[in-house]
Amino acid sequence: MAKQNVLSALVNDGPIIASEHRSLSAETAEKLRELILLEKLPPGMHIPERDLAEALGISRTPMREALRTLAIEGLVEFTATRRSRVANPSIDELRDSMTVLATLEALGGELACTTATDGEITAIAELNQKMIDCTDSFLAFRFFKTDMAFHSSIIAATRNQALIDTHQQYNAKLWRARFMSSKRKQGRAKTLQQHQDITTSLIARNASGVAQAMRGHIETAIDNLNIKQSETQLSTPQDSDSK
Amino acid sequence: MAKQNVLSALVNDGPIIASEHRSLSAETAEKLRELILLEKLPPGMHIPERDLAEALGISRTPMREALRTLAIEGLVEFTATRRSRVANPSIDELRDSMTVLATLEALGGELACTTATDGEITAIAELNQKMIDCTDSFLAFRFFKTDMAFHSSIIAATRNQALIDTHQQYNAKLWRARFMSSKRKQGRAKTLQQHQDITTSLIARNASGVAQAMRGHIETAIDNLNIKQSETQLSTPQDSDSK
DNA sequence: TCTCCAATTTTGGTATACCATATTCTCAGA
DNA sequence: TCTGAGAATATGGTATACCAAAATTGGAGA
Repeated sequence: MAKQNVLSALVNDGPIIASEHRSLSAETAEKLRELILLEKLPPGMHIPERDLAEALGISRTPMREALRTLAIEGLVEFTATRRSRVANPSIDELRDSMTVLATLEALGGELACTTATDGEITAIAELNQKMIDCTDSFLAFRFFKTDMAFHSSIIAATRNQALIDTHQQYNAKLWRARFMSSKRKQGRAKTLQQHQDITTSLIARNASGVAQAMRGHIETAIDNLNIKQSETQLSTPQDSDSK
Repeated sequence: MAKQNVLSALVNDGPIIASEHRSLSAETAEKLRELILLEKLPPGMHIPERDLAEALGISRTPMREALRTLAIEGLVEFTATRRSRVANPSIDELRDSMTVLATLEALGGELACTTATDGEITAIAELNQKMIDCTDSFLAFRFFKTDMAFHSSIIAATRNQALIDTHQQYNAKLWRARFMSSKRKQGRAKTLQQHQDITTSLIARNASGVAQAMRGHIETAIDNLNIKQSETQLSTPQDSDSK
């Protein structure tokens, strides 16, 4: 069938296999996350669980569990009749999520000021430096990944597992949006300055300072998102299913 | 078998049936939430999916999906060998979650100041009044439910779906803990005063005021939790499985 | 040519069977 | 009586079959 060929072409790294510690459904969820974030499965695309499961070389059961996991994370959504599709959040929804993320990160920065070890703060400062170093370069993706690591490290330093989990969830949901925001080169200088502010406050263990800097930083990301949208009209067809 | 009898006795309201709009697994998740929150399924208890599914009159498939949903919500957790059990969070974990909840509610109050309609604020104020009215009464449960409605109404008024969803998740996870905290009658006066402060600031649409009042309110709940623990040593056996 | 209804196909929901591993039980040997 | 190995059992993971509902298609009638 044509559709199955299309799907197979997307995921030809061989079948998913369960590892020592992770079940097939967990592996599948991981794989789907990757496919969605890299837009191999574009926003709005229908996901027929039968076909995609076959393309990945597994049965429907673990595929269904993976889809359910991703649905809770917000990467997949269900239609009124329970058909699953890749989430295609509107700018408004992204803004809502980013608003929550900003609060979570501000809390993280605040808490980290008292919980982080000196070693952890040093490591965070090094990530900050690493970003400065690869600004000029054309390695946008590396720049972005370091950016993400910077933020996650701060959250991890809080040792608040609930915060870490929820933050991770929002990260997954907003990954694409933040990546697009990050591609706005004009914003880089500002980003770096804000990271510097965050780092400085963190080193000084100035809780309210970190929180405020963090909030401002994410708000800038929201602004970038808005600008990016008006610049290049985000290609967000309601249903990019290829029939 | 003995174990099945034990389980059957817990859930004898007849079998779960799928409603018009919700699948069996969704209904099952709802039922499990109820059983867990009412401690029919006590913290730490193992949940053999086969037996519990049979007790509820369904097959393992929807039961598994329901368990997975609850696991993400934090009401169920898995052992190293994937056996599911009712979550039995430590005080530290509860405190971590409450800390995040405090931030979410503070954000909610802040946002609601600009997004809430006058009607919504009136409704919230009425819930506040309703709590005052049933303080004296012995209806602790009703008092508590109104309390929860008060908080949820504020979050709902933000119209930030991400915030609403995440808040709902934390509510489910912390329901038991908040209920226990709420049973501390000595804290009621303080609770009511704080609710009054929140309501007043909300009516004045004083964002920072609401946020601050909300933060203080949840912090009090955390304190109550700590006190409650030292008063009556929380009965939290690691495994209350009845064999 | 358009509309609408019925047949067909697709799709998700659920039950069930089978398998591998984890857990528990039992009994021989010290 | 205690210990440990192996048998028996319990349990979760996966595949598959079947069903009902949704979506699609095709053709009859206007």
